[in-house]
Amino acid sequence: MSDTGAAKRPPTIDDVLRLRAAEPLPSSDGRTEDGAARDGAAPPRIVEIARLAGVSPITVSRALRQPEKVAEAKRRKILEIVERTGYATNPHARALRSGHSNIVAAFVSNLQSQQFCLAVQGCGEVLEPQGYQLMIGQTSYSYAKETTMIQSLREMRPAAVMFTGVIEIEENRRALRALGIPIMETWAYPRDPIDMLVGFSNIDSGRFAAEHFAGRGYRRVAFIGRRSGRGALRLNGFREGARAAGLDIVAELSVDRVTSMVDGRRALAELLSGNAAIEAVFCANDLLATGALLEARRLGLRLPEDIAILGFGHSDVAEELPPGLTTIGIDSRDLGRQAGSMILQRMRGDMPAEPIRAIDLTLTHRGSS
Amino acid sequence: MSDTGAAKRPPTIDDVLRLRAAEPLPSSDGRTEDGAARDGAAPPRIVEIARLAGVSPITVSRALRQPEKVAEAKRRKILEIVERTGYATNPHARALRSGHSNIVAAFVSNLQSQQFCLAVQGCGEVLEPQGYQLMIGQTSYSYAKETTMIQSLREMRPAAVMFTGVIEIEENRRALRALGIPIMETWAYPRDPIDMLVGFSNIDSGRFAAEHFAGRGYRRVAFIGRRSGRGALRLNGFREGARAAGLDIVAELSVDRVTSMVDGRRALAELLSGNAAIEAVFCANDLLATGALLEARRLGLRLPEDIAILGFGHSDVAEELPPGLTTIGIDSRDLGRQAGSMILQRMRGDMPAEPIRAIDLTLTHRGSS
DNA sequence: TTGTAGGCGTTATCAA
DNA sequence: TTGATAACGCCTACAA
Repeated sequence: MSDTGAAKRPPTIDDVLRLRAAEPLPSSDGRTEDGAARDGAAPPRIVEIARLAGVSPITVSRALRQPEKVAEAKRRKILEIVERTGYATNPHARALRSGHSNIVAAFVSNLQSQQFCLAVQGCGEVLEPQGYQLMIGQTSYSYAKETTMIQSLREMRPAAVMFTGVIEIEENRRALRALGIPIMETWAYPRDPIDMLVGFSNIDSGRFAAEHFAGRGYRRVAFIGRRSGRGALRLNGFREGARAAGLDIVAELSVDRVTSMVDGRRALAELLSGNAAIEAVFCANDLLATGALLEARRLGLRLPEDIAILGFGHSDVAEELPPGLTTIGIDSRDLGRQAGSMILQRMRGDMPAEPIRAIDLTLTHRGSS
Repeated sequence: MSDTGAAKRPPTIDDVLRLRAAEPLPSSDGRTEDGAARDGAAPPRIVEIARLAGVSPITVSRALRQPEKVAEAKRRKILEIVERTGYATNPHARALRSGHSNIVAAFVSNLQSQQFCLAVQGCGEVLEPQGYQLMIGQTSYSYAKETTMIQSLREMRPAAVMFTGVIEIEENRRALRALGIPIMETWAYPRDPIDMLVGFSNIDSGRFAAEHFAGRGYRRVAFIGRRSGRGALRLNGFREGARAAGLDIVAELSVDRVTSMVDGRRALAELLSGNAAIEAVFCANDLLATGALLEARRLGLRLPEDIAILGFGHSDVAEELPPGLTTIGIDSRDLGRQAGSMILQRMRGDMPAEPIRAIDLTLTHRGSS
C-alpha cells in the first residue's frame, strides 16, 4: 500500500523507463552561457574554468590547492568563477595523477556498536569540512576480513586510515606502514602503534573498576567478560587492582559471545548459581552489564545492596534502566574528533608533536554500585 | 599507562620517524621476479600483467571485465598471473576513463540508528563480494547536508546510490536522476520513487497498530510521536485504523525531539497527567516506546493491564526490558540485502522486473500489550 | 608568478 | 578474438 493512501500500485513501464529519459543535452556543451552546468550536463572541467578566467588550467589548480602561489587578483577571479559554476575537482583524476585520493578509510569492528559509530562520526565531523570523504568499512572482528580490506587499500589510495581498534597481525601492520600515509589506531594503548594513536588503557579500566569497588566497601567481587582481546586486558587490570586493594576475586566468568543482553543475563545467572557469595560484578562491557542488571532485577535482587554491577562503555541505555548502571568509559565522539584532527595535521604534512594520545577514562556513578 | 602494564611512555623520536622509513625500494622496479609486489613496492600495473602474459594491456582488461570475449587459454593464463601477482585494477584510473567508479554511496539519516546500520550492512554483504565498496555518509536528517552530499556525488561518480529514506526535495531528486546511475530509496512507500525502492508503508504500520489494539480489546488509545516525516505518516495510518475499528484516540502527543529514551519518559508522564483514561499507547518508534515503558514501570503501573504500550522498530533492547515491548517493524538487514541485489542487477545493466518492492511489516508480540 | 609538456593507469573506439 | 591509438582530467616537473 502506498504512503499516499492509494492502493498498492504495480510499477508501470514508465517507472522502469524514467531513468533512461533523464539525460537530454539541450545545448552543444550542455552548459549555460555563464558556465554553470545544468542538470544532466557534464560537470565543468578545469579547462572551462581556466578559459572563463583567462588563465591556464594549472593556475586554476594552484588557486585551489596552493592559493598563496597565485596572485591575489587572479585568485579572487578564479575562485569566484569556481563558486559560480559549481566546479569541483574530479577526485579520480586527481588521485590518479597525484597518487592519493581525498578518501579517508575508517574501519569499525562492528557497525552495530554505538560507541564505534560515535567515534567515526566525530572523526568525520573534523575531516569532512576539509574536503575529505570517509569510507566506512566493517571488519566484523574478523582477521580475514581485516586483511582483505587492508589489501584493498593499496589500490584505493586513501589519504589516511583509521581503525576503532589496533592492528595485531604483523603482516597487516607492515602492509599499512608501507602505504606511506597516516594510520590511526584507537581504543587501546599498545606499546608500539603503527603510526598514531588516540587510545586508552583497557588495563587501567580494570584497575579503575577494582578501585571503585574497594572504595564502595565491596570485598568479594567477580568478573564477566571475554578472555580475549580487550576483555582479557580489562580482566588483567581488574586482577591487579583487586590484589592491590585487597579484594577477593571469587569468580571469573568467561563468555564467548557478546552479541546481546541475553549473554549477560545468562552469565549472571551462572555466576549466582555458584557457591561463592558475590557482592559486586565488573562486566567488561555494557551489553553484558545491562543483561546482568536486568537478570538481577528479575531475580528480585536489590541493587546495589544484594549485588553491585559495574559496566564498561558509557552506553546510553545504561542511564535509563533503573536503578541506573554505573559504567566506566570514554567520550567516544571526542576520541574520534581528536583522531580526526591528528590525521588532518598529518595529511597537511605536519607531524603532531604527540603521535600518541591518551583519552581519559571516567566513571559515571549511578544506582547499580 | 600502557596496556602492556609499563608506565606511560612519552613518544620517542622513533615513533615520529617510523613512518618515514617505511618505503625502501630494494630492487629497480620494486618487484620480485615472479611479478609479485613486495611491501612498500608500487603495486603491479596492467602493463606488467600484460607483459608477463605476452598479451596487450587491453586484453588483460577484457579478461577481467568481459571474460567471455577472451580466448579460453589466454584468459586462464591471465587470471592465473593476476592471482599470483595480486594485481588489482587501479580504481581511480578506471573511474577516470570509464566514467564510473566501483563505489556505491550509502546515505543514512543517522549512524546511531541500529536499524539503518543493519540495512547498510545487509546491502554491503551483497555488494562487497562483487567488488563494490560502500561509502557511507550521514545526512543527520538535514536537508542542507543531504543537498551538499548529493552535489558531491557528481564528482565522486559512484556506481549507485542508496538512502535509508526517501528524497523529498525536488531539486535533489532531479540531481540524482541526472546522475544516470541506479538510485535506491527505502524506508517508506512513496508514489513515485526516483528510480528503485525497497520500502514499506508507514501508514500501514499505523493502521496495523490500531488493528492490534482493537484485537486485544483496547478502546481508549493514544499516540506519541513526531508530527513530521515518518511519524506523521504513522499517525495518519493510526487514525485511519482507529476510525475503522471504532477506537477512540483520546490523545495525540507530539514530541519534537526523539534522541533518547528520556523523551519517551516525559511524553508518557505528560500523557498520563491529562484527564483522559488511556488504555493503550502507540509510540512511533522504539526509543520513545522504551522510555514510555520504563516510565510506566517507574510509576508502578502494570503492563498491559493498566496501560499497554506498542512500539515501532524491532529494536533489540525491546526484547529484554520486562515485560518485553510489543513492536511493529521490518527486517532491516533483509531490506538492505534486497536493496543490494536490486542495485547489483541494475549495475549489470538489467532492469529488475519490479523496481518497487514492499517489505513485510511484522508485529512481535510481547508482554507490553 | 605563470605556463608548457607530459604522464598517471585504464578503457572506449576503431581497425585488423 | 586481438591490438593500436587515444583520451579520461588533473597535477608534477620543469622552464620562462
